Parts: sequence; C-alpha cells; structure tokens
Amino acid sequence: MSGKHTIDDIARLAGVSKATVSRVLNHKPDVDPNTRQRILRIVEEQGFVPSITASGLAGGRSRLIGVLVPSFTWPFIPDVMRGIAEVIGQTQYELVLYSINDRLRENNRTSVIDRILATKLTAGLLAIFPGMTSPHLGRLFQHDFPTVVIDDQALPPDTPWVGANNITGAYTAVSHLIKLGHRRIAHIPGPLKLLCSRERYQGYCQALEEHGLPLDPDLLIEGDFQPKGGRLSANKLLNLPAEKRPTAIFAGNDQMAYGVLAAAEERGMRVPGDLALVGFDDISTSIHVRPALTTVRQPFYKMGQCAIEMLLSALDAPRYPIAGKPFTPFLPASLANHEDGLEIKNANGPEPIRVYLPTSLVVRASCGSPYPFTVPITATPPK
Amino acid sequence: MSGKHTIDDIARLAGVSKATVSRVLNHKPDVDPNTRQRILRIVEEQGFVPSITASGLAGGRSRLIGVLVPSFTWPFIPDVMRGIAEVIGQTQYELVLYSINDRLRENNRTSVIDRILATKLTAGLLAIFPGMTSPHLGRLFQHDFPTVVIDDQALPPDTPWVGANNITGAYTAVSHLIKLGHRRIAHIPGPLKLLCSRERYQGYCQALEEHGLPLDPDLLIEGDFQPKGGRLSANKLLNLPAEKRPTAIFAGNDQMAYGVLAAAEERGMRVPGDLALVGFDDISTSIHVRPALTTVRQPFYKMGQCAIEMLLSALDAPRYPIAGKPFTPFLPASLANHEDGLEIKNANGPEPIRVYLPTSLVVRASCGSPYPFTVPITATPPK
DNA sequence: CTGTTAGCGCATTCAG
DNA sequence: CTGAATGCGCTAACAG
Repeated sequence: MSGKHTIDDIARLAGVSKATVSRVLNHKPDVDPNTRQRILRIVEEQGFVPSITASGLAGGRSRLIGVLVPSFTWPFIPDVMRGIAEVIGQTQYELVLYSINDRLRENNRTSVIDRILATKLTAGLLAIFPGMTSPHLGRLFQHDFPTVVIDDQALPPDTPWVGANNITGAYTAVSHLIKLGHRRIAHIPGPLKLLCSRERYQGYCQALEEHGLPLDPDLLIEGDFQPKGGRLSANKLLNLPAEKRPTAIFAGNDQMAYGVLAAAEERGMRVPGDLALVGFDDISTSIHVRPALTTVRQPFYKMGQCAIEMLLSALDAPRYPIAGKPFTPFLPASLANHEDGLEIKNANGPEPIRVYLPTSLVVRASCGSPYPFTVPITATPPK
Repeated sequence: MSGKHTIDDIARLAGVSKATVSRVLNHKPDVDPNTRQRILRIVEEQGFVPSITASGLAGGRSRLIGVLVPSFTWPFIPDVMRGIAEVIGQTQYELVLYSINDRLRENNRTSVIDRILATKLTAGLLAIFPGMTSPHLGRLFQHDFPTVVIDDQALPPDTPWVGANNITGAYTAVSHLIKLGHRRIAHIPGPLKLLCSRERYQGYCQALEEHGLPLDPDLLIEGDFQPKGGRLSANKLLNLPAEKRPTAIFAGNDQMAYGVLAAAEERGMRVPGDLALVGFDDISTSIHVRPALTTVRQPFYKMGQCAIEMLLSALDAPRYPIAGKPFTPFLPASLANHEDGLEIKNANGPEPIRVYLPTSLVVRASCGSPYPFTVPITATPPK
C-alpha cells in the first residue's frame, strides 16, 4: 500500500510495456479495452500511485496547484479553502501553499510571484483575496501562467476572476434598511483602493438614489476592514449632531460591524433600537454576536469550488478519482446549476472571464426586522 | 527572472560542468572558493532557481513538506500556519497542503495518510492538531516517514511532538480562581479522548488538590470544544441547586467559554459578578468578547515555528535563504532562547521527543480580577 | 578540487 | 493498438 512500486513493476505484472501502462494512467484513448482493464486492476491491487514528481518532469506539466493565501487571519479563508480542498481531493492534483508575510514589504509580494514563476513547480495558481498583491499578478498573466483570482483586488484583473456580486449585495442590504424606514443611512466602506469596497459602495449609492434619498458625504467614512477601524468610523458618525446622525449603518464587512457594535455599546446606544446595523460577509461568528448581525452572505465555499474548477478545466484536467477509477469528464459543477443571480462576464470574449456568484441577505436582529429570515438576491439592481 | 534557465545554462555561463554548479547550489564543501563565488554571482544575475521537481527526482529527496491541516475552522490554525510559513520562507522548501474533509469518514483519514506515503511527494509531514486522525499517524512512523505532530492527539504519539504545557496552564488558571476566593470551580473539558483535554483536566485537579479543595464530579461536564457544547454544559452546571452551583467555570477552550457566556447571559447572570470564567487558548476574538475573556494563552505561532524547525532539522536541511545566499547552519531558533517554562522530554532517548512550550495566563475581565495583566507560567505544578 | 557518466520515474516521440 | 528509445533537469557516484 505504500508507493514502493514503480510503473515498471506494474508493466511487468501486467505483461505489457510501461508505455502502455502510462497510456492507461493518463487516459489515452488508444488502448485495448481488455489490456486497460487488466492494468487498472493491477494498479488497484498494488495500490500503485504514479510519482507526481517524475510525471511532472517527464510530461512537462506538473500536477501541483499553487494557492496564494493572504494573511491567514481573514475569517473566511477557511471556507474558501474547504471548497478548494474538496474539489482537489477528487483529482490527482495536490495543493502547494504560498503565503504572503503580513509583516514584510512590497518586495516580498513580488518575490512570491517570482518563486512561483521561477521554480515552475506548479501548473497553475489560485490567488485568494490577493488585495495589495493583485497588481503583481499581472506578471503571471503576461507569462501565460494559468491563474484564477478569487475576489478582492486593487486593480481590474488581467486574469480570470471569481467573486461575489458585491454591488447587488450592497444594494439589497441598503434597500432593506430603507424599507425599514431609515432615511439617514451611513456607510463604512473598506479600503477604497480595493475593488470590492468600491463595488459595495456603488451598491449603497444605487440603493439610495433608487429610493430618492440624498447621498450625504458626511455619512461615508472609510474603514480598514478591521473591528478597530469600524469602531473609529462609527464613533465619528455617532458624534455627528443629532439631526445629521445616521439611524442605520451599513458596514463594508462584518468585522467592521463588530467595531460599530462596540462603539454603540460604549455610548450606551442600543442596536437595533437606537441604531440599525448591517454587515457584509456573514462570517461564522456573526450569528453569535449580540445582537446577531444582519449581513450579506458571500458564498465563500462556492467561490473556492468554482475557482479551482475553472483553473483545473483551464489546465485541461480530466476530473477523475485517483488512478484506477473510471474517467469522468470534467463538469464545472458549481456553475452547472445556474442559479438565479449568477452573472458571468466575458464568458467567450477576449477579456478574462469574470464570474459573479450571487449573495444573499441574512436578516437577523441587528437591523431591527421583526424576525430572522434570508433574502436570496436574485437580480441586479436596476440601472 | 523567470526560470527559463537550466543548470546547464549556468554551467556554460560559468565555464564549469553542471556537476560543479550543482555542488555549489547544494552547499557541498569541496568547491574552489573563487569558482563558487563566480557561480553564485551568475545564479544571482540570471535569477536561476533550480527545479524542485527535478532535484527531488534525481536526489531521491524532495524539497516539499506536507502539512496536514484539520478542518480549517479552528481559529488558531492561522497562527500556527504563520509560524510555519515564515520559517519555510527562509528555506528552499515549499509546503504541500493535505486537508481532511470534515464530512467524510474514517476512511478518508487513512486515505490521506496513504496518499502521503504512496505519492512520495513530500519529504516529511507536519500534522497539525490531528485529533481523531492521530491514531493513523502511527503508520507514518512505522514507515520511517519524518513526521512532527503539533498538539492534540487521541493517543500518545509515536512521533516527535510539539505542544503547549496544558497541565501547567490549567493549573495556573484554576489556582488563580482559587486565589480570587472561589471554592466551587467547575470544569468543562473538551472531548476527553483527546490528550490535551485530559491534560487540562489534570491541571485542574492538581490545583484543587493542591489547595485542599474537594473534587466534585458534579462540577465536571464534558464539552465538545465548540460554543454550543460549552453552552450546554454551562446550563447543566448553572441548573445545579444553589449550594452546589459553581461560582467559577474553567472552560477547556475559549470557544466553549463563549458558550458559557451565552448561557450566563440567557439567565441574566453577570460575568464576572455572578460567575467567574476562564478559558484556554487565547484566540484572537477573546479580547473582544464582553466581558473580555481571561484565558490561558497558547503560543501557537511558536508551536508552528518550533515544529517546522524540528522537522527540517530532522531532514538534515541546511537553513539558508534561497539559492545564492551564504549558507547558514541550522539553529532551532525557537528553542535557542530557552525560556522559563519550556520542557523537553526524551530529548535524546529512544522515545520520540516531546516539546512542551510554556503558556501564560492572560487575565482580563471575565474572572473578576481588578485589572488586566499577564502571568507567565514558568514552573510545573508541584507534584 | 573537478569533469564524466549514469540514472531518478515517467511521458512521449517514433516505429512497428 | 503496442513496444523501444529518448529525454525532462538534476544529483550522485565514479574517476581523474
């Protein structure tokens, strides 16, 4: 059961040449069905697993996929990773972890990209929430290195991209607050150099305009996606004179919403009584905070799943269980059941494809709605 | 700058054979200093990075390290990973991610081990909090596969191990509660099949005995390391008749402590007024919950750092920056500054080495101490 | 100290 | 449809 066999052993046992064994292992068509069966059986019996290293060298294409992870500390990384890992588990690919040191500088970001390019270890890269690293990813694209980006970047990407529909999500969240009667709704966006922050801001603006509400610049205070920044921004908002003070806040993510919660508590304001609050992400703790947070849920698991499937399909990867199992043609399963709200841009154009997965509004206590429910967000906001 | 060179190119440019280049790259001693310099310079200039794949194949030893990650959802994984990633970044090694699907069964756990063994992709394995997977890790040991386990296992391990000093940590936490005047202190351990749960329980018992307090079985209700389980156990404890009811609870980890907080809130009890609470781990959110949680801090970052250094040293890995930089002899830096409280068992014996890193008690609001401070835990409890 | 030779385990020609 | 031959890029013996 432990890789002590080589392909030669299998060839000998099956009474064929190793070239034939290799053909079977790689699902080449031109093999006699009986021979194929026999080889597959022996492979199975012996628990033979071809060496990723050797086949990478010989075939010129690796079966390793790089995953570029930003600081592990973002709370949704786990979900994204689960999506990725579960798909990878079905294939012969393995994941190589590239991480970016929070504390190191610019220099470090490019050096990771260089390593990925230079070692030629991996066949492709999944860049998760690259944030400030994303400008450097263009280099990969220029080198024709198969790359898929998951959400959140500082520039419009040069590479295929999977993310959530931030605009629609924000639009629905703010619309919900408006329907609850709020007229002075503040927004604490994340860093506006990040596209996702700008998109959520855009959704916020659209909702206000749509409902004939004014866009008050005093009600917009940029945050940093961290609780501390949220608290800071909230304090500024709540320090406004009573007639300008917001009655509701839409935070750019859940973590900043936690900061808002803290700020409100500090000054004895009750949420949602004195202040309604909506976040964005629906990270796992948001159901546990008090009051439970109303928020826009991002489909993190699906984002990972979809992105890795796109990457594998680009690598022309047959999706079969490990050696010996029948070949299953690839299907981008996560896109197959075209849900409402899914948007795909540049599907066939020369521009890199962009997949926008639908979000949903998870209504809990913090916005002051009578009881919890979920609003799937199925349509783009009217232009 | 992008790996378009092979070792032959460098050899040609330097006017030597590729064998010599290889020697330099691998820090072999027998090379003329001038030649070495020249080669190093050219390597640097050309941005040459040797192929991990090819050198793995040829040398018979891979420069990939496997990391076995349990469900990504444990909140301390990020810290451990950071420690690992930062050390790896200094070396020529890369990380390969193996994850265990939460939802799949037993079967799955062994199959991951099989894959690791069979593909022979990686030179060693770091198993993080293997939990229920740990029994299977014995297989690796039997196959002489270099493995280091980080904390938390169901059985005494057959392989080198790095963790925190659970007994001392728990002992100090409970002693602190006793010093604050508590006499009926309950404990909600994690699953008792996990060694770390039993060790914390042991520390709890030692502290009580040490101070002449009785060990009341009614004050011990096993949890599941999750908030929900903590809440459940806490409810049972708080339902005890007033004279038996605990005035303080020591939760087996922070997440269960959150559950205790919820249970207390539900019945209008105030923490720490009506109930003192101490957790274990000091995960990042514990400073933000209300009241801020007193807890035993585990040195997660260091655990990762220490474990990977042990593994690399076992692989006889020279710790040098990427190709071209001067060779730096390996030093297990994280153990070099022998802090107080560090315990190392079987350092030289036939038994696998076990490293116990010191914990510290982080005193915040939830235990009712006057103000926050940190107690480093420097000594083992008296036997 | 250095060059030459021979593989590592596999994929991929090219002839049959 | 199949086998033999060649080489992926590098390391490790072996001779100089």
